[in-house]
Formats: sequence, C-alpha cells, structure tokens
Amino acid sequence: MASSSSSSSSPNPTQLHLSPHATRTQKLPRTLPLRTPAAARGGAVAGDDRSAPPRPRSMSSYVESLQNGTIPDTFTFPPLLKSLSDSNALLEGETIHAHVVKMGFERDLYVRNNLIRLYAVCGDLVSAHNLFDQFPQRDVVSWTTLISGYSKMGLLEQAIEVFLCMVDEGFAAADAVAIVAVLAACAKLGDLDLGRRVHRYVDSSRIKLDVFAWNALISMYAKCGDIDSAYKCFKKMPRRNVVSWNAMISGFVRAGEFERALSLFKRMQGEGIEPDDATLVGVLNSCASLGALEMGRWVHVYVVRIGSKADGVLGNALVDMYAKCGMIDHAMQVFDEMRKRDVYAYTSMIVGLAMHGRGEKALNLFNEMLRVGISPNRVTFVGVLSACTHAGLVELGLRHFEDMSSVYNITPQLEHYGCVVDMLGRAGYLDRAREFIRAMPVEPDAFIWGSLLGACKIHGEVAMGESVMKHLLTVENEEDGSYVLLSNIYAANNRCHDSNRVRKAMRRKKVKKTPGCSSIEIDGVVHEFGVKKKMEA
DNA sequence: TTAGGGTTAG
Repeated sequence: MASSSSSSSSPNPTQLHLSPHATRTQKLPRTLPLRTPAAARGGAVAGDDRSAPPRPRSMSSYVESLQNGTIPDTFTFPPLLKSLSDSNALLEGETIHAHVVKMGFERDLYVRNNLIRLYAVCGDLVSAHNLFDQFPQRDVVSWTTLISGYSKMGLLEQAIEVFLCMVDEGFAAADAVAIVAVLAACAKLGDLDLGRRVHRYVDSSRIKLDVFAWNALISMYAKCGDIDSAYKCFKKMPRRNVVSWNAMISGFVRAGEFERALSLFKRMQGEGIEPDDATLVGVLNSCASLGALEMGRWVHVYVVRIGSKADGVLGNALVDMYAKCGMIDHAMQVFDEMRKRDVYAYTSMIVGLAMHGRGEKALNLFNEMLRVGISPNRVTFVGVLSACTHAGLVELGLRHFEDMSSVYNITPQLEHYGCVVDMLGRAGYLDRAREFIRAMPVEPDAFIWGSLLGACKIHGEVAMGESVMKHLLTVENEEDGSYVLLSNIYAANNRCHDSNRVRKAMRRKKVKKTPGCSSIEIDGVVHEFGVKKKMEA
C-alpha cells in the first residue's frame, strides 16, 4: 500500500502495540473472501427467480437531473452514494463509480470515502480495500469505514489489523468513532484482552469519548464476559442515553444476573428514561429466566398500551417469556397474533411447546414452518428432538437428527447428541443410547452421560448406571447430581446398602448436595429462597 | 451542502 506514515522514528508515547506483531512491516489484510456482487447483495441464490429490485429513487433522480442538463459536482456524489449504500445497490453504485472516475472526482476524499463505504456495506471488501489503497490521501473516516466494513462482514481479525495499522503506524489519529468501530470488532471476537488494551489506549491518548463510545465500551466488556468493568463504565460515563441502559441491562442478562437487570430497569424508570424495544427484550429475558410472570405481563400490557406491535424480537421475547413462565397458551396467543413470524418466532414456540410436553403440536408447528419456507436452525432442532422425546416418536426423531446435516447442512452439536441420548434412553432403548454415544464423532460431556444415567434411573438399570457413573466421573468434577442419581438408582432397586455407600462416598469426597433453590414473585419483586440448613448427603 | 459509530432473539 502507498505509505503516508509519519516519518518520525521516535517512539510515540500513545503508540498502541496491541498486537505482538505490531512492529512488523504492516501490510493491510489482502486475503479476503471474494464475493460476487450478487452474493454480496445477500439475495440471489441458485434457483432464485425473484425479480430484480427496483432502481433506488436517488438513482432515478440522478439520471433525471443528468437528462435535464445538470452538471454534477463533488457535492452530488456523497449523498447519492450514501443512499445507494443504504439500499445495498452495488450495481448502481458501480455505475456511479464509473461516472465519478469519468468526471475526475475520484480524488475527492468525501466521494472516495463514500465509495469505500458503498463497497464495504455491499460486502465487496476487495473493491473497498483496493479503492482505499489506490490513493495515498486518507483520513480517519477512510480508516474507520474500512474497519467497520470488515467488522460487519465478520472479518474481525482484519478489522482489528486495520485499526492497529492506523494507530501503530501513525497513519491517522483515532477518534471516538474509530474506537467504537474497533471495540465492536473486539466485542464480536470476544477478545477481552484486546478490548482492555483499546480502553487503556483511549485513556493514554486522551481521546474524548462521547456517549456512543462509552456505550461501545460497556457492550465490549459485557460481551467479553467482564460485567464488573462494564458496570464501572456505566457508572463513570458523564451522560447516558437509552442505549447505555440497554447495553447494561442486556449485559446483566448475558451474565445471568437477571435480578440486577430488573433492578437496573426499575432504576431507569425511576430516572424517567423511556424504555424501547431493546430494553423490554432484556427485561423479558430476565423475567423468563426468573419465572417473573407478573413483571413479564406488565411488559406485555405496556407494549399494548404504547400501541407497539408485539412483533419481531419483542414478540419473540414475549413468546419465550410466557412459555418459560408456564403460560404456554398465552405464548401461543402472542405467536398467533404476530404478523410476521421468522425462524426465531417458530423456534421459541416449538421449544416452548416441547418444554410443556406438547410434542405433537410442536412437530405440527415445525411442519408448518417448513411449509411456509422458513429454514430451521440449530436451536429449532433442539426443540424438534425434544418434542419427539416427549411424544415418544423415537424413529421420527432419529430421522430429524439425520436430516439436520443431510438436508439442512447443520452440524449436530453436543446439545443435539444429548437430545438423542435422552430420547433413546427415556424410551427404554438404553443399549441403542449407549451405542449412539460410542459412535459420536465428538467427545461426550457430562450432560450426555448424565442423560444416560437419568435413563438408567427411570428404567432401573443398575449395572449400566454404575458403568455410566465411571464415565461421568472422568468428565466432571465431583458433581453432586450424578452421585445423587446413582444413589437413587440403588435405592429404587432396593439396594439401600449401595445407596448409602454412594452417599458416604459423597461425604468422604466432600461432595455437597447443592441446596434446592426456588423463587417466587410477589408484587413484582422476585424473592429467591432455598434450604437454609446445609443438606446432609 | 457532502463521509465513519453504540443496544435487542430461541
């Protein structure tokens, strides 16, 4: 690439050195997946006979103005290119690019940055990067556009490498917007160490953060699993908007801290901040996990009162909340009233029905989903396999399991193998379940063996239970559940002596039974309670 | 006059 690096050889105190390779000769990433314009549009696939999208209005206006004899100037192209980017109109964008070159406006930084953005958002990172490289004159907007383009395409290492190149080589000074772009890439990558270094870089180089950048920091920490640092940022930021609250509430949800999520939501209400869909989704997720039905209902009433449609992400969260709070008919009602149902809506409902033992209804819904042309995903199959388990439809379940990879190109994960083991085991096919585990291409985990141990308990299979327990102990560390289950298998088969032996072993190994814990919601407040006295094994 | 950014799913 053309170099416009700072010529100073003295060390820059704010130099980032984020990467162990930061001192090597910097080359921008070039190993990019080539995408055809059609693929980049995200539309055309084999056998797709949809008609071409209509020409964007901005393009028609441009053509009309040319026909009226208007001569374009540098100010003509940025808004036009922005509009084409927003409608993913790569072909029209390429036409405009040709006009730009022909009229000699390609050197204009505003025009070129807009062209880089057009190619980047349409997924053609090769053209975006080529254009970026073509002229030495670039600014922080050019760099940020490229970083963001890579990040949005999921090319996160490349996004970070471009950022490192920019700051370590001194090509441009990072500002709050560039920081947001690179933090988003760190968050998607889940790279906490890198995110922390970017934060330190921000502090040392005294970049003035705005509310967007603070929100990006909260989100980065939350997505990388450091909820305490996220909360520190939330408390420290000088000004907050609704996204700040949403980022923190969803961060608590992600961390499994549902009470803190609800408590923050109440604080948000106390401060008079109007919640939006993202807030309510976070609140509903917490309600679903805590069984806080009253609060979940309050959200539903609120959604209706403000005239919002319970569609999209919010509708799905409502379905999920009602299903997990035991109100499957309410879940079904919300689902039925949704105008547009996507794979998430169907999956929430299928999983919910399966959880409630309505296997056949779940399977009917799965068939309906296929009929209307929605492709299932990984989680849909968790629901489908679980529905087959509850309906006792073992052979059908095995066919669905086969179809996952052969028809839908979804590689089964441990959770799916677990479902099949559970399905075979509950139906009494313990040998088949054992054989299935043996043939698994992935190492069985504690849940897989635990499912089989559970089946041994149901069917009184003492010998297999003992053997499974050995496997279980090789993959989990002194977990109480397995010991208790084996002890119960013995007890249910009148082998009290063996049952006591297992309990004694638990005491000897200091395995404590986790005290039972439950929660109840009174007046919208979730109270958690458990057994106070430490339970004796 | 014109360009880059943050939150929400089973």
